[in-house]
Amino acid sequence: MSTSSDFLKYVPIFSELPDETIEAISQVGTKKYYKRDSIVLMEEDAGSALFIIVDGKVKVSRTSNDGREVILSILAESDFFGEMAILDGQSRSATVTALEDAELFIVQRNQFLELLQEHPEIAISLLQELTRRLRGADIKIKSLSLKDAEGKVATVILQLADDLGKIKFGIVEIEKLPLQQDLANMAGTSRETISRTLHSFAKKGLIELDGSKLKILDYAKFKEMYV
Amino acid sequence: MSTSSDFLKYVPIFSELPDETIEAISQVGTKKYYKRDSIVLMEEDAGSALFIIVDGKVKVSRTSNDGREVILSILAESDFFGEMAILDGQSRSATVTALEDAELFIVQRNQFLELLQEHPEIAISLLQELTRRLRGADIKIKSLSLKDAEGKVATVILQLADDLGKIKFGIVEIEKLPLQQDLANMAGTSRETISRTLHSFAKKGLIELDGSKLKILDYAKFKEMYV
DNA sequence: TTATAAATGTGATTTAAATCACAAAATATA
DNA sequence: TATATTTTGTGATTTAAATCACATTTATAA
Repeated sequence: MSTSSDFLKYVPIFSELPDETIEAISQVGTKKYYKRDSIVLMEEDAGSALFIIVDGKVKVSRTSNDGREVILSILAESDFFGEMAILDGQSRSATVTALEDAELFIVQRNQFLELLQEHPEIAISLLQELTRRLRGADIKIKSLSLKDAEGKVATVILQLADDLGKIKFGIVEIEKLPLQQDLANMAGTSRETISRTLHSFAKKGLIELDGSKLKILDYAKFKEMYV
Repeated sequence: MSTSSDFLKYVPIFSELPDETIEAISQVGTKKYYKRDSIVLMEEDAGSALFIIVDGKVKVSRTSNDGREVILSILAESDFFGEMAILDGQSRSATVTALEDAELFIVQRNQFLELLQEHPEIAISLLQELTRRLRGADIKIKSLSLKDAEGKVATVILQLADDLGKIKFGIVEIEKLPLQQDLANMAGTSRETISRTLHSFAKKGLIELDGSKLKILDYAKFKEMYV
């Protein structure tokens, strides 16, 4: 039987739970809709809740005083965010913006902490997910510290491929590549460098560009080259 | 009464546990000594265990093909590492090296997982610690992406102050500042830039340098300026 | 202590990538 | 469909910081 709480089964930290618990969780949270470009939560915000993406994409970013932005990650269906403020009680450190119209499922802090108490297995998968994110962050730090512009762009493409890419006949395809300015804000380079580098990759036969579609023609090779 | 397992009380993820449990943990692990510059664990290593620093300092780093290094963090007494490979089963992604002669307490993977099962509160404080590290990583990514060399050096000094600094009369003091080359590998800049920038900070009256001692004369102001 | 090696300070030069500037293309909107 | 707006492509110029080069200082070992 399929119910409206099905989306929770695909959330890694909940997927191991029995159906009744999933159903129970679906009762303690609420759905909310966000229009493209609207801000889901702001740096420095006090409140805290866990947000699960039912549909749509969001970007998690930090902004400098002079308005320049780093995009820390792009999250999609069945990803979650907001757990950091819940877990350590610190105020939010990043801003989350809807990249397209999005539907989010929101569980308030206390409810989530209760869940964590009653189902220690949630804590374990949460630990796994945070570990995954920490590994990703370490890779990013290495890329930003040691690589030239080309390498940084490659790192971002690989990150997007892992997070949003779909594999078709061995070719990894990113359906809706973010705008060049957003790619620049992910890579820590300029918009112009993104443009030039993507075309250079295409000329070398590493990727194929078609509008906002990007195909990595040989994922293993590409990874090997730029890891 | 003071016992030889006292050091475990100061490890954040164990500090809440009853004395008997702490004593029990001290039985399941072993102490091991590492000489300065010796490698505690290597990128790509298979095995996994949790390492707790009883005494000494280590650096956690990643290295590029051409031998250049990023230092992800410097850890000291009562810090721990090695949890990532335990939690997600992936192979190690970083190398850990002793910066000075060090004494480590080692708990094997299975033992640690058992502890986690029996004491869910360990999982909670582990979640808090990973969150703290993730916040730190995000700050680093922002710094590397958006700041100029001066800002990057400031970020590293602030990170060191938080991790190893001691407050004396409102002045934050870093006793043994890492070598300039290590600072460079932490900041993602060159050794020469570290030298020039530190002297520039000193000239501006922001810090005081005395051998390998560094004092941040007005921590709040310094943070404000470079956050 | 003296010799040797490692680490630091600081100018001069080079270089990768940012910025500037604007045309062309693609998307959104009237 | 036409018009406005956003996004992209690409040369030319500037610039911040890396690299080079070497003297000086500090630490380590003989």
